[in-house]
Amino acid sequence: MAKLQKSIDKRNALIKATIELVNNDGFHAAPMSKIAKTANVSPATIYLYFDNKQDLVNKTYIEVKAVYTKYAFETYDKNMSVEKGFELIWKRIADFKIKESDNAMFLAQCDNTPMIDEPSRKEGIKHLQSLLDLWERGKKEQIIKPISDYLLYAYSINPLSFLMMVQNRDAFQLNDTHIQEAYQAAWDSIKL
Amino acid sequence: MAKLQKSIDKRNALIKATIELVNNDGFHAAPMSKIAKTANVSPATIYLYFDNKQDLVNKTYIEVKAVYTKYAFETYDKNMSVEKGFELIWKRIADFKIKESDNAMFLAQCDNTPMIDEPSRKEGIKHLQSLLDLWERGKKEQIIKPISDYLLYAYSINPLSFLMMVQNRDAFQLNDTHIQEAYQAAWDSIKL
DNA sequence: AAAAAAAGAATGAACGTTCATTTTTATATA
DNA sequence: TATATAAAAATGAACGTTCATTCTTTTTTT
Repeated sequence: MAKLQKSIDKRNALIKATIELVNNDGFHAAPMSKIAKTANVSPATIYLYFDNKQDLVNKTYIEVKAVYTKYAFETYDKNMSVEKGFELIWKRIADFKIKESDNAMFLAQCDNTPMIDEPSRKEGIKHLQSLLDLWERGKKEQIIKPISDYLLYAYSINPLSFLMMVQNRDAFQLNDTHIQEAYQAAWDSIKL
Repeated sequence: MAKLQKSIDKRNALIKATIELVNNDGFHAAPMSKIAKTANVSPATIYLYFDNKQDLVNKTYIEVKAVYTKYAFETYDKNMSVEKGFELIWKRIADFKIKESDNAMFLAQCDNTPMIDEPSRKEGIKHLQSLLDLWERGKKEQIIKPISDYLLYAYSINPLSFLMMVQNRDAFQLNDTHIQEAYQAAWDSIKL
């Protein structure tokens, strides 16, 4: 596959179509022909931009993950206090899951199925380094619990996935009070 | 599909094969022919027990969910204190995710993709009524926070999914200390 | 010997991917 | 600036394969 100068538009349309169709029907019901049609492109054109279906999905995943991370750390600054930094990042993540729910739903699906290959999965994790650094600092300053990063992640960040998923499937509507309560629960579970 | 008197064994083998293959490769890479072969059965035989592939997956989901719920509430008794009841249920769920990790992984995949149809999903949720009842009681007795059940679930039960998923993919090995820390974080996040 | 259960082979549809061709764009020449 | 030409980008149709499902026959059970 050669470098293409033109039509980043088409590539974007393909990524967008992939997210949309995988969200609606799942990987197994998102055929290349349908992805092409949704992106207003010939099936053959997909192969000018991606090696094959697996490659398309991998690259979509990595790209969405990058958008997610950028969004999450947008308002964060390394000089902030640990508590303030955590609050900002947490609330940005919540924001992302509400406002960019298509992207968030796609990530949730990728993170819970064998649909993405291991190298791409590893690539996607890298972006969270800033959060790990923050926790490291928090542990040093004895502000957050001296426990594994997995536990910290599980109890402070991951519940958001479930919360937002529920929002999409049920009548439960999230409002500012819910968000504040959820943030409080998150902080409570990791602070010393 | 008629009622079959015989060979519950074959049905079980099919359910087991479905779980195994979906776990390894995902729904999209678990063809009926492969499921049949894994279960040591002819492809045609599947259709004596299930209407079609969707039906097979739906019923597998409902069955695994039932096993999960039975396991979770095995040691629970309605006359226990709210705190003790919660601890028992929580630890049984953790136990299930460690000891029956195949079942747990399958459920995680089903709960995060459009692979299961909505009626079956609804069916699967019903089983958690006992937990909702416990929380109801906890709120009345002013022992746990007066917040939405979704939030309670997200912060106390759901993080376990992530934790166990990590265990399967990384070097991170769960031990009793982790479990105790995690339980404490769970209880901290919901108790008043 | 009849009925139920299971099997393997067969079927049409749908899939990912490639091929042969056309359309568009960029470059060179006058 | 206008025209010719080469390269790049994009296409629709076609390919071989694999899929879910069904059909016909065989085996097992009653």
